[in-house]
Amino acid sequence: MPELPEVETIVRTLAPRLLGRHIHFSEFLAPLVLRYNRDPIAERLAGQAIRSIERRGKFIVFILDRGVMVIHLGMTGKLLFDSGRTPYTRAIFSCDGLTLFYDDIRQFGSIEWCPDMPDRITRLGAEPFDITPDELFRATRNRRTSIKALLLNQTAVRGLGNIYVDEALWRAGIHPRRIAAKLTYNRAGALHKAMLDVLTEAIDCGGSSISNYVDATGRSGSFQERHKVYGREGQPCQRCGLAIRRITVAQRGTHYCPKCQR
DNA sequence: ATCTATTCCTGGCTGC
DNA sequence: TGCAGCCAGGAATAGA
Repeated sequence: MPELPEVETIVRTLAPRLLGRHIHFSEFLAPLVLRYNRDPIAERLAGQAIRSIERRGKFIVFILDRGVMVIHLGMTGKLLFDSGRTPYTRAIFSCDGLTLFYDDIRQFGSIEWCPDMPDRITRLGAEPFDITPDELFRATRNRRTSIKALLLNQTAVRGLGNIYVDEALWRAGIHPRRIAAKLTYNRAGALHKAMLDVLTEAIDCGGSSISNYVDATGRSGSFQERHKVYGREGQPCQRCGLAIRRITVAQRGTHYCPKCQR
């Protein structure tokens, strides 16, 4: 389940190997991966140089000579160099002798080509590393939904998913069902710090390897070893010792400490 | 406008 | 042991 730290790690392994190369051939083996755009993507990509590769939230954006290619890895998407075709290979890119395979078991991921940056990218909220504590606080005003739902929906900040929302809320001592508009200025500041800390540490660890996540060179991450709540139902909270509880918030499995998070 | 519920998909797990 | 049935979840979409 690639979230911001995993996607950042993948982009960092992609960029040095692909920048300046040309996509001289691409092949799409599953129609579902192209569901968001009817453009003949293989034609559009043919011969184009990769000028830069950027992360926007959980999206990977390839800036090309003409237009952009936007990849979202969904739940189980992987980009792998020279891994060979598997039953789950959904797309293949040949780039001046280097082959990039896009594998995705559950097919929640997507690939599209667009002449300009598509709306679903430009509409996203701020990068966590760009937003200020004050801006985060203001983004919670008048929002009647839970803080967890707000962080998941990518409109205030982009890139957090189920794992890092749970981890950030634990660090900030905020209950996942707390109404966003009820956060005090100080609590929002604590959340801002917790979010940056957990993302920074996770990137340093190469992400969390759940569901066999690996980067483009096949390396696993190790941040799952440092999770405080995610996947730790029933285990003691490392701050107070009480058992971590699992509930449902915003239709998502949610892990928290009933004592530390009010 | 804002929020909630549903949908997509399939390997792996649970329980009978 | 075998198998039906359920579960996980990001984001688009429909509905309230």
